Amino acid sequence: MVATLRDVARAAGVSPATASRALANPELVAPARRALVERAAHELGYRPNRAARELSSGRTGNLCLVVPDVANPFFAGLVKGVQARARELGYGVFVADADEDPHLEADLVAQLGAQADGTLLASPRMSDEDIARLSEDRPLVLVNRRHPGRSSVVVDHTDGMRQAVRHLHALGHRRIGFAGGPAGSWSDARRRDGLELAAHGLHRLEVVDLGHFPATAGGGTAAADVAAAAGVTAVLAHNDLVALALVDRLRSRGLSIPQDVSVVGHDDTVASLGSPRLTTVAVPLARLGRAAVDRLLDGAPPEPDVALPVELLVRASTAPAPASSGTAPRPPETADESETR
Amino acid sequence: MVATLRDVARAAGVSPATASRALANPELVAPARRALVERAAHELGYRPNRAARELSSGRTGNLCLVVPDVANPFFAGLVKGVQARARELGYGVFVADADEDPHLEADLVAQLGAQADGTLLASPRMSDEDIARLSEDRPLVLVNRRHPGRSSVVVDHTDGMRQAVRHLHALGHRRIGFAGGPAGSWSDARRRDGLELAAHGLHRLEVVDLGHFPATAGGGTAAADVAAAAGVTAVLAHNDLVALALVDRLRSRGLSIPQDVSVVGHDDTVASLGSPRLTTVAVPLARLGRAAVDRLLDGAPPEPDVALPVELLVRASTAPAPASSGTAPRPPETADESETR
DNA sequence: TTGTACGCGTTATCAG
DNA sequence: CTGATAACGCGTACAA
Repeated sequence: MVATLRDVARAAGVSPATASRALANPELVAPARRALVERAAHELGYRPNRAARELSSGRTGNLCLVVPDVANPFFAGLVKGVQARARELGYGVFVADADEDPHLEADLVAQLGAQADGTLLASPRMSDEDIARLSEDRPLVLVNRRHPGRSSVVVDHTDGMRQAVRHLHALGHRRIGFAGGPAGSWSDARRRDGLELAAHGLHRLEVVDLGHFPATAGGGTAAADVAAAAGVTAVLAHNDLVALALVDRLRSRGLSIPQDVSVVGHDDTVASLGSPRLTTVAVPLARLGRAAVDRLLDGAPPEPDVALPVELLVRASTAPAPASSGTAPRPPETADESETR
Repeated sequence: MVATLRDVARAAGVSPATASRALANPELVAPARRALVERAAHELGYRPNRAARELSSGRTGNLCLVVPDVANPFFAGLVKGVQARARELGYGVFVADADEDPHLEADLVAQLGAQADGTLLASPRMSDEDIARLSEDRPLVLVNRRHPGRSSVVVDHTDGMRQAVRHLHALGHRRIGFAGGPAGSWSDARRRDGLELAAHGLHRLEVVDLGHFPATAGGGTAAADVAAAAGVTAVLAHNDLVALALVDRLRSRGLSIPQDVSVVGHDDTVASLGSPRLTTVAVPLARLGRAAVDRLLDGAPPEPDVALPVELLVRASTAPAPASSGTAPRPPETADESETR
């Protein structure tokens, strides 16, 4: 049998209450007795019983993280960050994989969330209405999506698109394709906003919407064919997986990357795995996860949201636009901030 | 305030004890009263309090899964399988990332394991002694590694190597390099066993040990240089990440894949992301995770272990051996089973 | 500053 | 088959 608080108290010659206080609020106990208790606890290998503590205090010491797909490197990276920060703070983490089913996500938040002090929800596609319907009795933080009245930690997608578009524009590209993510994806909508904004300020730049695609290799293959038909000289992909598949398909159609077409990935998850290495909009996944935990536990009001910066990593998959397709590269209209920084 | 069991009992006009039984062991309660209780519970939106249940019964309804790195696609796939099966069975899952630190792994097993009904440990590199030291007071199942006296769910690495080697031998390769995983990795040792066994039965086949490498892209780059120096016509890599980086490095040194060198990956996690697509030894990760959960909960004795089959997936990264480097391809000495099946 | 005593919500034991 | 009742281990008013 494991040692209980009563055992510690007995061994230290104090009451259970004092033992409890000595361990939880040391400043409330006389130094002499406190030392006695600490020593007894250590010697008996005392481990507080979480269930009893929860029953009595209402706090569980656990967090819950719900993601659409843990095998997706984006969410895997997020899990890692959440984990790391939670451990530092002494929290355990329930991880729930909703298998890309928004309905299941809501269930998981309700079920596992009930066993945790707070919930982190990464759900790019759950509707605003469904999010509003989620229980409000425990803290909830949205990851990489915003919702009125809810706390969230997001990434600056608008700026990411700005950086990417500027980079391509500086390389002489004037007709850029956007291979969007799934319809309904929050970050996809933000990126389109950013695209419009960025294109606005740049000279003779046209951004072609190639459509919505699944955020998978299959989506990239499909997007590649649309991109080829659209005659763009560069493509912005929803994520690195899509970008990699896009490169592959474009190549098998006889196009060279980056000589004929430049490709930009997103997230920097698997951007270095293919060849050429992908230029990509790097998302600080670990920081995102850590920030989400801190946001969840600091109890701050929903506004303002935490927004993290992204960073364009320029690698081999982007190059000057082919001369045949337009004017030669020319100095960018604005100060050039497009290189890795 | 949420409804408690007493509330349900009161609403149904029965004692708390009967209410508890009606919900947990319906067969012990008269149908009429059972219906009454069920109705009351439903109407009040009753949700049992897990902490109270645990305190009283000792069961938590949770499992714990400890992995070295959730961002590694191998473990991410495992998490997904575990998750899926656990949910089907009504269990929550604590996921702990040990950040590749075997010492931390032991801590996590102790800490989070205490809050779960059982623990799944995927630790390729923890020493046998440290595993033996892990607490035995709760069920523990090892994933993808064996240990005397402990239950485990593993994959048939020996057969995987056999399939891969036969395939390469059938293609005419006679000098094959093995880019091993980290020293101390359990599966790496099993694969070396398998390699020796497989090579033994094949004509004029030489397997060259290229050494131990980190299971990362960096490891692949380093392995490529050793492979080039060793003059092999084919390389077996520890996993797909390593294989992809290996392909990349070999190429940048002027070698063509698969014309000059064939490369075989392992796991089938990111094998389809690069080009050429990797021939790889596919590991059924989701099944592995599901089997581990079942093994953990079925309470069977440690022996015999559950062993899952692997399958060689032949894709574009393997081709007949270059003629210059030896004899022309010849019919395999044994029945050819090397193709995808 | 310390100790006593109760309650958290559930399960399990034991009479009836 | 049902109902009291006693734990389960801890936190915390409240009293001392």
